Amino acid sequence: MTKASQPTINDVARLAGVSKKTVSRVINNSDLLNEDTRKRVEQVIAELGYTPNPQARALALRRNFVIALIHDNPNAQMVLGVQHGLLEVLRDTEFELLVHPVDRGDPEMLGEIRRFLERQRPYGVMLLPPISENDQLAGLCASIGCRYVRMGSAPFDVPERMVASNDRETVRHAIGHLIEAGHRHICVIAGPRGFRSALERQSGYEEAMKAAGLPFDRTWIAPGDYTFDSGMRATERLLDLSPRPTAIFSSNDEMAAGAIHVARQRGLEIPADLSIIGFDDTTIASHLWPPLTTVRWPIETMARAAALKLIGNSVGDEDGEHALFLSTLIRRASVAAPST
Amino acid sequence: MTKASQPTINDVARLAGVSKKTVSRVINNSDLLNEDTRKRVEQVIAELGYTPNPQARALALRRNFVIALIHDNPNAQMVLGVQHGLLEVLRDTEFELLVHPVDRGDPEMLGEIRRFLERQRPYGVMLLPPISENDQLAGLCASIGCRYVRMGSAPFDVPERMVASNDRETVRHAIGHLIEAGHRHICVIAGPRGFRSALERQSGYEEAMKAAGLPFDRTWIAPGDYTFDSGMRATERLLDLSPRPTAIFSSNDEMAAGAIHVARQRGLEIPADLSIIGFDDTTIASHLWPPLTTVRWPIETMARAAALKLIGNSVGDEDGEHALFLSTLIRRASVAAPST
DNA sequence: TTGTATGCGTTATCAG
DNA sequence: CTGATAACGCATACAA
Repeated sequence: MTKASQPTINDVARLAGVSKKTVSRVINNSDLLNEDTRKRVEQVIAELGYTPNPQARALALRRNFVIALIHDNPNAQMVLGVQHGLLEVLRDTEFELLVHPVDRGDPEMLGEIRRFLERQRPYGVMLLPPISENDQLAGLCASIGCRYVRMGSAPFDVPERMVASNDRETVRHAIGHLIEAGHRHICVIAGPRGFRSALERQSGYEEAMKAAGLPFDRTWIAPGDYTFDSGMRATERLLDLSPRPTAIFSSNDEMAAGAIHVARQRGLEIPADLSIIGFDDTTIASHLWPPLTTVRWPIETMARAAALKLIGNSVGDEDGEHALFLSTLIRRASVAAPST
Repeated sequence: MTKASQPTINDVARLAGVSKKTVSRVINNSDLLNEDTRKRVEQVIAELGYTPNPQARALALRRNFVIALIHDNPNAQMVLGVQHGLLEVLRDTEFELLVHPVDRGDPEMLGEIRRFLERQRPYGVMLLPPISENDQLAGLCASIGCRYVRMGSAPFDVPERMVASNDRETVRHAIGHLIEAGHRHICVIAGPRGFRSALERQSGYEEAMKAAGLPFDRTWIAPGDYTFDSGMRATERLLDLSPRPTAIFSSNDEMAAGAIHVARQRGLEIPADLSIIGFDDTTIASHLWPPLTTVRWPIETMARAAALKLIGNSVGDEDGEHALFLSTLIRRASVAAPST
C-alpha cells in the first residue's frame, strides 16, 4: 500500500511520534521548541521529502503565499526584468509569482483589482510604473490589508513600500556629459504628461541646463509618449528648429530610436551632426546603429529589493531612509563633440 | 455586526434556505438541480456578490485554479506576448496565471519543476519553446496528471496538447521572396543546434533553394545561437565568402540586427549591397535602420488557443487535426534586388 | 515545551 | 433532487 499522494503533516507527525501542532511549529520556526524534537521532526521531514501544502496553508491563514505583480507597463523587457528579479528572491521561498496586467484606460480597473485582491489574497503585491503612481490603487491595497511595494522614478511613498531610482539626478549627469562634450543647444524629448518618470527626467534636464548657465526655452522640449512614433514626431519638430540642436536627450530608448530614424531620413550623421542619449538601456539601445549612449537603471536589483520588502526579509529599512537605486550612463557611440 | 470578510458559501446557503451542497451544485453547474432552487440560489449569490474562495476549492479539489507558464525563453517580447494572450482568455474565468521561468542548464531542472507541479497542482501548464521541446518535461507533466499544452515551430505532440506555427513553410516563402527579387547567392544564419525552430527554419531555406534549383553548400549556412553577437560573428563569416552573398536570411531578428551592424561596419549599404530578412518581428525589427523585412508569427493568437485548450473550452479539436498558425512576411526596407 | 479540539471554505459521499 | 457529515491539510486557542 504505497501512498500515491504527497506526504502530509499527519504523516510527519505519526512517523516522528509527535502531534501535528509540533510539526507545524517546526515548519513555522516557532522558538518555543525543544531542540531534540525539532531535530527529530526535521529528520522525518527530510526523509519524507515533505512540503507543506500551500493551498491548505492559504486556507487556514486566509492568506495566499503568492506575490502578485500588477502592472500596465508596455515595455516587455522591463516587465520581464522585474519578473526575473522578483523570482530570483522568491525561488528559495514558498512564494510563487502571479502576474496581473491591468488596463489603465478601463474605468472598472480599480474594481477589477479589488476583486482580484479579495479573491487571491496575495501575501504582497508589486506595483510597476506607471500604475504604481496611482495613489488610489495604493490606498486600495492598504484598505484590504494587503502589503505592497511601489516601484518608481522617485520616492512617492514611505521607504518600506517603495523602491525608487533617481532619474532626475541621472539625467542631470547625462546632460552634463553632453555639455562636457561641448554641446550648448541640447533639446529633450519628454515623456507623457502625468507620468512621474517623464517629469523627473525633464526636471533633470532643466536643472542641468540651469546649473550650467545654458539658456533653453519651451520649444526645446518636445512632447512624446514613450513610443517610437512619438519620438519620430518630436524629432521632426526639434530638427526644424533653427539653429538646429546639436544634441537630443530622449526620455526613453524607444523614442531615441525614432530620433535616429528621422535624423537618418534627413541625411544627418550620428553622432557627427547630432548626438543622442536615450534612457532605459533596453536591448534595442546596443543594437541600433550607431549603438546608443543611454542610461541603464538596475531593474532586477530593484525588483529583488522589492521582493525582500514584500516577504519581510529586509532589514535596516526601519530607519525611514529611502534607498535610491543608482543608474549609470552607458557610453556608446551616439555622442560626440558638436561639429560646428 | 457587519461582516468584515467576504461572504462564504454558508451565507449563501442560509439566505437561500438550502444546504451548502446545493449552493456548491449551483456553482459547479451540476445538471441535477431544480430550476427554481437554482434561480433562487443564483439570486442570493448575485445579491451578496459572493465569489467562491479559490484557496478552499483548491484544497478540496486537490487542484489549483491557476495556469502555470513554464519557460526558458530569453525573448522578453515573446514571453510577454504569450502572457497577454493567455490572460486575455483567463480574464473572464476563475483562473490566474502563475509564471515559472526555468533554467535549461540546471541539472536539477526537472526535479525542481516536479516539486513545483506537486506543490501548486496547477490546472494546466503552458510550455514555451525551447523548453517545450523537451519530451521528458512533457512526460513529467503527464505522469503527474497535469494537463499541458506545448508551443512550438512545428507539431511535435498530439493536437490537443500542441499549438504550432509553420516555420518551415514560412521561411520557404521568405526565401522565395528573395529569389523573386533576383537573388541567387542567399546565405542563412542558423539557430542553435537542437532547437526545433532552428531546424525548421533552416529546412525551409534548404527546401526553397532546392525547389528553385539554386545551388548552395555548407559554407552558406553560418551557425548562430539567436543572440546579437552570434549574428555578428556569423555575418563576418558570410561576408568573407567570395563571391559575397547578396542576401542573408537570419533565423531571428536579434541576429539580423547583428548582421546589419557588421554590414554597416564594412561600409555596405542595406539593402543596396546586401538584403536581409529576419524572423519574429520583434519591436527591434521596425526600429532598425533600414526597417527590417521579417516574419511575424501570431504569438498572442497561439497563446489564446493554448489557453482554450488548457481550460478545456476548445471545441472541434477532437478530430485530431493540427491547426497550424500561419506567419506572415512583413515587407519593409531591408530587401531589394541585388545590385550587380 | 507539547497535545487536543476546532475552524478555514469548499467538495465528495451517501443517505434520504 | 437535496442535505447531513466527513474529508482536504494546516493553523490557532487553550489546555496540560
